[in-house]
Amino acid sequence: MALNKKEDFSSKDQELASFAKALSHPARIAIIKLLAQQNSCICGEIVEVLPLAQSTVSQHLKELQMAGLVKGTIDGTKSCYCINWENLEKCIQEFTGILNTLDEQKTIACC
Amino acid sequence: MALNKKEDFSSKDQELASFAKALSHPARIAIIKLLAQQNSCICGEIVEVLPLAQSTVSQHLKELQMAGLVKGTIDGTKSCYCINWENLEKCIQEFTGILNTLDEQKTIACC
DNA sequence: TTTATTTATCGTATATTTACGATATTAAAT
DNA sequence: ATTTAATATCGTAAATATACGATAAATAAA
Repeated sequence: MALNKKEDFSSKDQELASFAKALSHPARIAIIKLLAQQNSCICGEIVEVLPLAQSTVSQHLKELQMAGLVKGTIDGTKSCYCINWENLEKCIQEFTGILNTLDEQKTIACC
Repeated sequence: MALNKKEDFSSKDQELASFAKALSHPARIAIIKLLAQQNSCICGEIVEVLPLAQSTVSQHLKELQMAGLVKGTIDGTKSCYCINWENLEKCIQEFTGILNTLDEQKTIACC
């Protein structure tokens, strides 16, 4: 069991779910906020701030990167992560888009 | 291992992550869309539309309900699920809020 | 060249999620 | 009273996610 049925849904729904999934852990929310608030890229500083081991933070960063919400560049021994604004904006638009259009139909709800 | 570290993050971040998690599966995105688009509450019709077994759909509905995005009422042998607009709006606001304020800081990104 | 620093990856343990069939429950229909 | 219908829950299997320590890899500093 536990067959992968996700591909049976529309690619739009899959994409939305995938963005949501990237944001579905408080550590990743915190990382996104940190990267955006900082005036410069952050690397090992994230590890200092978060209550997680270095390897775990690295894992979360990789997930954000694979979801396309963050991009990383190597700078000497250090790694520099930044928000991928192009994709984050797409994410924002898709979410606000779907949620707002749903919100317009609010009056019809029955219970 | 696999200790639960989620509680070490701010309650705001936890709440956001929890909303995101509820939307992190395409089946639940599809259910939310269905419930909003339909002029009346849907119950077993969701099962007809989704490529999943009845028990699996029921499980997803329960998750949406526990996340507060959906509410259900019993109507005879049938169950009626509706969007919980109060909470969905809160969810919308939190997401657009955080994402838009992040977006305002876009110019400072370095890579 | 050796050592220290930084980060990614590997291996691994545990927890959670996803999915289904089978069954229980409840109300309607016969 | 029995049967049918609709849905929730239970049990369970498999997949994923979460977390860490240990280690590898690559550059910088000594």
